[in-house]
Amino acid sequence: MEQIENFNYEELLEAFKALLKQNSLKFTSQREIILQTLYQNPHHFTPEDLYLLIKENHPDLTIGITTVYRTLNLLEENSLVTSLSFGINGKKFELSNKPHHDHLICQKCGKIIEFHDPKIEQLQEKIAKIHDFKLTHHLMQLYGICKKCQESENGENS
Amino acid sequence: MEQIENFNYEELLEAFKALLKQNSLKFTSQREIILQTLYQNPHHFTPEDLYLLIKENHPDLTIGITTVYRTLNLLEENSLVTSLSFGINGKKFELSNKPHHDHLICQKCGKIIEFHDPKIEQLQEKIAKIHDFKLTHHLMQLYGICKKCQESENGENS
DNA sequence: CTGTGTGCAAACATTTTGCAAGCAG
DNA sequence: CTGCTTGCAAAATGTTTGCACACAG
Repeated sequence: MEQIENFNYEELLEAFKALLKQNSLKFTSQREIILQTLYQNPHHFTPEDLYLLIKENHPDLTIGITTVYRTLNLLEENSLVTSLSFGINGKKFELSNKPHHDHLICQKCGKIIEFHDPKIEQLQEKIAKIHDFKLTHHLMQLYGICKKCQESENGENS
Repeated sequence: MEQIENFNYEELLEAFKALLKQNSLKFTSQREIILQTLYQNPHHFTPEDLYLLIKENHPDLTIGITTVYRTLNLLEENSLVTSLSFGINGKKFELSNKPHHDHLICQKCGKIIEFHDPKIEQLQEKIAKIHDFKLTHHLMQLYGICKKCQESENGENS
């Protein structure tokens, strides 16, 4: 499994353009801004988050949420973004050009923390070996309540 | 895939009844059938899957999908079922009465091996602690190719 | 120029809510 | 009896599609 290394925006953009060319698709300003925005904000976005952020940062650009959906799907099909479904608040997207990591998710506020633990990965390999599996990838999501939400749980009484 | 069942239905049903009583809620046949169906079919259900299955197996019972949603939410809030989001479109639910385990999944033949590794769980707790999270549960799925499929990959040329 | 891309509105899909009647406790 | 529960219909969300015009290549 070849994990695309941390690239800079130029490289990412080139990859995107190459992808478009390969499929006889066109490079448009909407598509560029979507990619750029994903790059500049390394968070997890719902399509709507992304749409609103773009509208805010680029008041000049006309863009519809339809285009955001279509572009995210295009990017996902081509593995430039990854989508995760965290029970809370729908499906979220992030650029896949980051090094591998897993997620810690707050079930109350939806906050997401990324982490990476080489020891866990080692143990996963070991388990795979025991069962004679050749691992390709994995999915690990830890669900819980973040500090803030724990505090507000104690503090509030409705 | 062996199904681990160390709760029997009676216990589960009692837990459910206790829960209802505690909240001054009522024990209805719809709620019972939903729980029973989840118990008898240890798969992952979308609300609609479950609704259709119940309609099929209990043609006499009137039930609406609304009730399925409401009951699943009730069960989830009280940790009797867990919801997982696998890929596209759909939150899926399963009973949480199985002992905790994770999955090793063969991407070729679909074989699923359940495993449990206390060391990994420890490390997960540690990560949660670092980020001040109180863990509720987690999802870990390792994807790979099982021994048989690795062998047949070598042997066969389609 | 050609054919893809876009925004808009409408269509879909999924989940939640308001309501009047039904039933558990 | 009381008031929670139910199914239905309608509403609220979230996502996709049809279409005519815009524009990249």
